[in-house]
Amino acid sequence: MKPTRAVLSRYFPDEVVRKIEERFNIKTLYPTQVAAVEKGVLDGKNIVLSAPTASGKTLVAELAALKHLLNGGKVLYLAPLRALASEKFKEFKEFFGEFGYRSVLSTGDYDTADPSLGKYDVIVTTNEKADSLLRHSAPWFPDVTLVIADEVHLLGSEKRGATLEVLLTRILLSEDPPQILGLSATIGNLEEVARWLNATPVSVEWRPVLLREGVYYDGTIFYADGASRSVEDVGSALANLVHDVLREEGQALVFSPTRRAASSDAKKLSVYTRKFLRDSERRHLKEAARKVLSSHADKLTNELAELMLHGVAFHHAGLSGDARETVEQLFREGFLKTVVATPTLAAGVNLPARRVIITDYRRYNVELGYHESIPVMEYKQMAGRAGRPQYDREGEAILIARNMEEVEFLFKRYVYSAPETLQSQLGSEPVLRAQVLAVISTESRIKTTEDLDRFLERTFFALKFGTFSLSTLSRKVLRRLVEGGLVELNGEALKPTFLGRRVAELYIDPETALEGLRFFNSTPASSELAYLFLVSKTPDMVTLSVRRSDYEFLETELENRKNEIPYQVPEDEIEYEFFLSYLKTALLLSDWINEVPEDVIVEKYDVGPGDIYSMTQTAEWIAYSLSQIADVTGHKEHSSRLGVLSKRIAHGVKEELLELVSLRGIGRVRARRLYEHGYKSLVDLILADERDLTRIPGIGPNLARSIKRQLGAVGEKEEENEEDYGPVEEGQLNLDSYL
DNA sequence: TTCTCAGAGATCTAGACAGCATGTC
DNA sequence: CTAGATCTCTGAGAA
Repeated sequence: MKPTRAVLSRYFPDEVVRKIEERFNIKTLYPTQVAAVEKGVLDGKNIVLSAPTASGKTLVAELAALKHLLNGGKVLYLAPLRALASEKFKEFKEFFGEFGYRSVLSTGDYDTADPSLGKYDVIVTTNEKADSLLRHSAPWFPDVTLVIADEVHLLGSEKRGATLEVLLTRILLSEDPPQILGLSATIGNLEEVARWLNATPVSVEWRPVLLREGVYYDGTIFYADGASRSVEDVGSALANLVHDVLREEGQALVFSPTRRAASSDAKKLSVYTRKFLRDSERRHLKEAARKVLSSHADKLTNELAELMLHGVAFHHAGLSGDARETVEQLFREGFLKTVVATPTLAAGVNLPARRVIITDYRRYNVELGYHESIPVMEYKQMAGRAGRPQYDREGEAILIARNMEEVEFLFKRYVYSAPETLQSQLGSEPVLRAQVLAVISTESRIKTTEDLDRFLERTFFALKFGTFSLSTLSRKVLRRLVEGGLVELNGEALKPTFLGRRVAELYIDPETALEGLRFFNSTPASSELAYLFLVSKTPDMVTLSVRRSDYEFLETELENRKNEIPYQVPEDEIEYEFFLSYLKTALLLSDWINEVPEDVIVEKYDVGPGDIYSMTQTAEWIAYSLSQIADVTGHKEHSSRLGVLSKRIAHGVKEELLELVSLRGIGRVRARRLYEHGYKSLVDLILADERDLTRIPGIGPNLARSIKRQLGAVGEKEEENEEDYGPVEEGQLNLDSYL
C-alpha cells in the first residue's frame, strides 16, 4: 500500500490526482496497482497483469486509460462476457465522466450505431463484438491508443479463445499498434503470453481480503495453513458448512456441478437458511419473489421464488436474465443468505461471499462421456470469490472431501497446485477455417498466401509451435474455403468472394453458410419447419439434447411431418440421434413462433426461460444471416421467407402479429390480445380509442398512451433516434409503470 | 382391486459470443 | 483416483 499521490504525481497533473484521491476516495494504492505502475503501464509499456479477483486490476485499467485520454487518445476495453462489459461500462461512465470523457457500450445485444462509436473516448465491447467491428472496418480503430483485454486467459478457451487470439494478433500487426494492457487470472505461462504481446509480465498475489483455502471432511475444516476448525453437525457436509458460516452472520456461495444439483442443494439448505432471516428480510424477499414471478410463471421460476422466501436461491443459465440479476442483487444486499450456483458465477460477475463451498471437483463432459476434474484455474476462480472486501476480514474457500485420502488429494490437486498453462486453440481445423476467412476478408493487406502466413506467424500458436504446422493446416483450410466458393485463389493471390466477405461480416461459421447453400440449391421454397430444421442443423446453433423420454413424441412428429423436412432420415444410430436433436430444436422454435406459451415450452422441452431466450436469440441471428446468404446467392424466395422467420423468432409470434409487435411495450402476449380484440394492424390502433385499449387485460392507461404516442410520432421517429444518448438506461421504457 | 413402498435398474449431466434494427410480460 | 443423484419401473405386500 502506498499513498496515491506518491505513485501518481509523476504521471498526472495535480488536480487529476486530487480528484482521484478525493472524489473517488482512493488515498492509497494496492500492491497490484503499484507493481503495474512500476513496470510501466503509465509509461506506455505493454503489460500483462496477473492478479487475483478484486485485487484492484480495474483501477490499473482506469489509470492507464486516463493517461491516454488526457493525451488525447482513445481506449478500447475488451471483456469476455456481455454482463462483464456492461458492469465495466457503468463503472467507467462514472469514473471517466468525472474527467469529462465519454464511454460507450457495444455488445451483440446492446448496440449503438457503429460510426457514432468514434465520438466516444472509451469503447467497451466484448471480444467478439470488437472482432466484428473490425471486420466491418471500424473507422475509429486507428485512433485507439490503448487496448485493455480483460480476462486474457480466455485465450485458452476451446470455443472462444481463437477469436481473442486473432483479434490481438490483428492489433499487434496494426499500422501503429496501440499499447496493450492484458488483465489475467493466474496462469502457468504468463511469461509466454507476455512475450507474445511484447509485454512485461507482472504477477501479483496480493488480495485485499485474506483468502484461506481448506478442505472439509467429517465435521472438520482442514486449512492450508495447518489450522483446523470443528463444525457443528446439523445434517450433511454441505449443510454443516453453510450453517456454520451463517451462524456467524456470513454468507455462503456454493458451487454445484449441475443445474439439478444446484436446485436440489438449495432446497436442502432452505431448512437452515430460513432460520437466519429477520422479519424485514422475509418481507423484502417475498416482494422480490413476487416480482420475479410476475414476468415468468414457469416451473423453474416458481421453484426459485419458493426458495427465495427461505433465504436461498439457485443460479444457473436456465433462469431468465432478470431472475439471475435479482438473485445476484439480493445476495449482494444480504437478503439471500446462500446462493447455490453452477459455474455461471465462477467466471461471470463478481459475487463475493465470506465462504465459498465447492461441493464437487468433478464435472461430466458430454463429449468425453465421463467425469473429469475441473481445471485448477477454475478452482482458483471459484475460490477467489471468497471474502467481501468491505465486510469480511477474511474469506474461505472450502472443498468437500468424502474420505480422508481425498482430503490429501484435494490439497495437492487444487490448493497447492499452480494453474494450468494456456494453450492456443487456433490449431483446430474448423476454428482456423473461420478465422482464416475473416482475416482474408477484412485485412486488406493480406493479398497472397505468403501474407497470410506472415499474419499467422504472429499468432500465439506460432510462437509456441512454430509456423510449419499452422501453414500446412491453413493450406488445407484454404482449399475448403475455395471449394465452398468463399475465397478465390489464383496461384499465390488470395481474394475473398463477395459471399465470403458477407459470411465474415455476418459473423457466422463458413459451414453455416455452406449448409444453407446446399439447402437452397436442392430445395424449393419450403415449409416453416424445414427452415427451422436448417437453422438447427447449423454449427452455430446450440441444439437440445434428446432424452430417452423424448423419443416417443419426436418419432411421432417425425412420422407426421416427414414430408416437411427436406433431409433423409439417417440409418446410422449416432447420425439419427443428431437428426432427432435438430428436430427437437426445430420443434421448440416452431412452438415459439406459433405462440405456444413460455411455461408450456419450459415443461415440454425441459428447459428454462433463460435457455429459450438464448436459443431464440441465436436462431434469430442465424435465420437472418441465412436469409442474407440466400439473397446474395440469388435465392430470393428463400431469402424472404427466412427474413420473415427471423423476425418471427425474434418476437415469438405468427406472421400476422409482426406489425403490432413493432411497438415498444408490445410483445407476443399483448400483441395477441390486441389482435383478438380486433386491433390487427397499426392502422386499427391509430383509429382506436385510447380508453378502449385500456379495457384489454394487460394494457393499462400508461401503455395505451404510449401506443398512441408511438403511432402519432411515426413521421418523427427519425428525430427521436437522431439524438444519441449512448446506451443509457434512461432511454429505456420502464415497463413496470405500465402494470 | 387399488395403493404404497422398497429396491433395482435406467437416465442424465455448465456456459454463452455474434448481425441488424429497435425494445418483454 | 473415483459417478452419483434422481427418475422410473417392477413387484410384493397392505388396505
